[in-house]
Amino acid sequence: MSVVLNFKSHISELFAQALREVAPDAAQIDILIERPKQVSHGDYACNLAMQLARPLRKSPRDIAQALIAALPASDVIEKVEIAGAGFINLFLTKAAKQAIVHAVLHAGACYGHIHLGAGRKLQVEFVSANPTGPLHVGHGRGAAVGDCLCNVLHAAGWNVTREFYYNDAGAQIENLMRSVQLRCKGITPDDPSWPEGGYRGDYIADVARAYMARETVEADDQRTTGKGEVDDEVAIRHFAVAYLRREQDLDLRAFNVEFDVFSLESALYSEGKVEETVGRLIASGHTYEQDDALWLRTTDFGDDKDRVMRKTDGGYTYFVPDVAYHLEKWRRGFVRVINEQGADHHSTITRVRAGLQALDIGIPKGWPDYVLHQMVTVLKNGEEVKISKRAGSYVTLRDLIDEVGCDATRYFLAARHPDSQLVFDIDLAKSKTNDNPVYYIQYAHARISTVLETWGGERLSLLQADFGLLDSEYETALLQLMIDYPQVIESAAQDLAPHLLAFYLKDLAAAFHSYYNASRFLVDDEAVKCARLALIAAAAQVMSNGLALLGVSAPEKM
RNA sequence: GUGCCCAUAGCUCAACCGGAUAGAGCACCAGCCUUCUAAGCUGGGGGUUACAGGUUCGAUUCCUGUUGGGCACACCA
Repeated sequence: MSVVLNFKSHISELFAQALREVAPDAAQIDILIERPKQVSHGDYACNLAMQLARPLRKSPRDIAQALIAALPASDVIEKVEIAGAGFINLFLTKAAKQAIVHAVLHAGACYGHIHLGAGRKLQVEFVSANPTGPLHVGHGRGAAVGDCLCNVLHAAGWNVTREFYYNDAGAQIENLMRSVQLRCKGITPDDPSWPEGGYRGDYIADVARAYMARETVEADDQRTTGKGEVDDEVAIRHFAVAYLRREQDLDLRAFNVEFDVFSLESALYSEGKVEETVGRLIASGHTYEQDDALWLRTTDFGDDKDRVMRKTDGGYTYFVPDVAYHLEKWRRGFVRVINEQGADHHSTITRVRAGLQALDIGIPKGWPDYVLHQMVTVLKNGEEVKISKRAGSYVTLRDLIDEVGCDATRYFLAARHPDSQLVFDIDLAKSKTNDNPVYYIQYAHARISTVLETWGGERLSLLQADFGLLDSEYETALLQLMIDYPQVIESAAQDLAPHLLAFYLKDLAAAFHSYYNASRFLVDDEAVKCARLALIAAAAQVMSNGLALLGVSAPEKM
């Protein structure tokens, strides 16, 4: 029999054919195939008949009859039923489901890779923290969500570039340099002369010490040696940026996140990109002069008021280099760009898009995409920890990794919808007990590893097992979940919602744990044993593939 | 005051672009280890999906308003 892997699209095509026959005029209607919540409603369901009821002016059940009669034959479908108000429920043959085991074992680490992106170039910009201090929990959420999103999009067939953009020249960097310089002179934040906005964290003293000691620091994108001269502001600025960038790189590495490209805001100025962008915006006719400033008519593109581009002092406002930066992204050939950032930056979306539209060079309206994550509140000892860079009191990403572990931290931060605010309870996550959902999934994987190790046979031989023996409700549930996996990747990629993967893996682990408790695998009957081992080996493969996308390890033992 | 996001079990969160009886975990109650890992499993109680309207065969989902929480509202970045 033919092997079908994507049942949803297969069934969708069958209905498309039936639709052309039953209602040729309505052929453009969207065919939605869904997984019913109840087992008795079949493996897949279609609501097409109900959608057609109005245009055809017939009862849904009559239309369902006609659709079923026109449905082309398929050897993966066992039976088709009409239910409820006019749902068409489809049941797959056992053989069609059982074939998934072979498919998973055969594809191995590639199972779940789909061709949605068709190799097109896509860029995800995330974290993008300015080098003025250590990464905090909010950056951690960005790192976890962004990196997982990259992994998912890669699995979905996109050619993904991970990019980190930072400002190495603005007012905050000046502030940073000043704070380090004062520390070099032995002045501390409790001194009355300490500037209002100066950075007060202890790490500033570390930077100063290293600079005075003429240490050499090497970040992923730069390398500098401290000069040890208190009055050389350029050297201090350089050193401080490199030092803090290196700290961030170390944190990110410990968090299992790596970037392909680092972009500097200063480069946009030094390479003339900002000037060029301004020139183009003026030429396109969407700007005007008023009150000695240059304005962009962003209201032409949905903004609620126009924005200043060039201030009266001649400097540009922050969104101008942002537009220049995105123009560069466009020129670099990214069909799709996704910016993952904190929700506190949401006001830039309209301005950047408006600027790109104003350039009038054919950039699509909704380009680039944004994923904004809401704030993270940290709870420690039952109390909220206030985050303040200036005061130097906040929970760093490093603190979390050290206390909670990389796996759990990544899971916690990525397993929620980015749109909802997140409470990170350190004490809860720190307690190495069963409260931590990531252990639940890892435990399932470790259990399977142990069983396979105890068996000790050649795993490749499992490909020859008789999958027809996989018949129990537990086995069927596992089969169906493994069939769903590629669809989860597709949804997560399309909705830019990596948390779906985390929830899926919990379901998969739950199905396995139930199975584990209900039946034994290492039984005397050789055929049954091989079939069951093949099934759980496939389940472990899917868990391992999914955990890898989350950036979480899949341990053999726990 | 204006704009964006959110509101689902006591707590932390799901719900496949409008579907069938709204689901998990934690906590609570009752069971399951001489067997491949009990970091597990099985069963139970717990809901007017913030509130009020509207759209239709059908709404947690879409629209309007109200309430409550978060964020952003400079010629700061």
